Amino acid sequence: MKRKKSALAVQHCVEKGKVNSVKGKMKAEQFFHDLAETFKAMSDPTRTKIIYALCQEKELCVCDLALIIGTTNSAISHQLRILRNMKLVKYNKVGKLTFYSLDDIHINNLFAEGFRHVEDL
Amino acid sequence: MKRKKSALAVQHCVEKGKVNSVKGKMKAEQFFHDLAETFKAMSDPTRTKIIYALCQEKELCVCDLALIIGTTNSAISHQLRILRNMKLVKYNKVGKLTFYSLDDIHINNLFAEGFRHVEDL
DNA sequence: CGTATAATTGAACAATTGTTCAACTATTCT
DNA sequence: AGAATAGTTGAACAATTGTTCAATTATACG
Repeated sequence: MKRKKSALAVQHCVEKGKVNSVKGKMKAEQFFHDLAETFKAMSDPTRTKIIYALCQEKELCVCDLALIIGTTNSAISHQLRILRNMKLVKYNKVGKLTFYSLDDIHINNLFAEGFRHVEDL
Repeated sequence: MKRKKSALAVQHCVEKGKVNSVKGKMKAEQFFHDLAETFKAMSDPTRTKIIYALCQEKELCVCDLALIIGTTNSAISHQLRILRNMKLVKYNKVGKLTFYSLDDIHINNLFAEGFRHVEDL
């Protein structure tokens, strides 16, 4: 009896050794999720402008950031929340003002590496 | 004659000196756009898995990447195009196989900085 | 107290994103 | 040539995103 060819596409492996080796080194789903979220926090032009501005001046309040970047306080505030959530910026309240700054030196390094990549085109 | 209060919200400036100084240092719109695009290329879990895998093994073909990550060739191929477009990976065709690798050492550094940030929680 | 300013927040909207599916090209092998 | 495999691509879809607008909270000041 002739066997019909399989309807399902079979996934072949080209280099079993490499595949198993790398598979064994893979991290948990959560790790890749968090890593992606960290980069995602820097993946919007308004947010790269905020981070760049905070590289120039250690501390800036929301309304000055809005003036520098040329948008509304609301838009800046929404974006700052995303940066806060991913621990890229921290803030310091003084009266009715909220001063934002980069969370730590790692953020400068991370941003600087991206900066270099873009400058190399 | 009494003047009605302005209907438009006026944007005030808290620290004029800082604002003007940073404004003068701002780069062109294109720069922030490209920077955001670079980080955006790393802002998806499937793509962070691809980059991580290529940090472990210098060269991997599409179907092995699919096996390691546990998804389809198509999904991987779509994501590799995004990484290619942002010059994060390069490829080398050998027969019917396409081997992908990280574009240069800068990409490892950029990824490693993000890695460190996530490990610090 | 009443007004002004700073900042945050939620809803709404268009725009963008990632995967799946099917179709397609290209290469290898018999 | 015909079949199998590797990879790419376009359309479609749900899901997510960023801004605007209006409402709200909180602080400062006359």
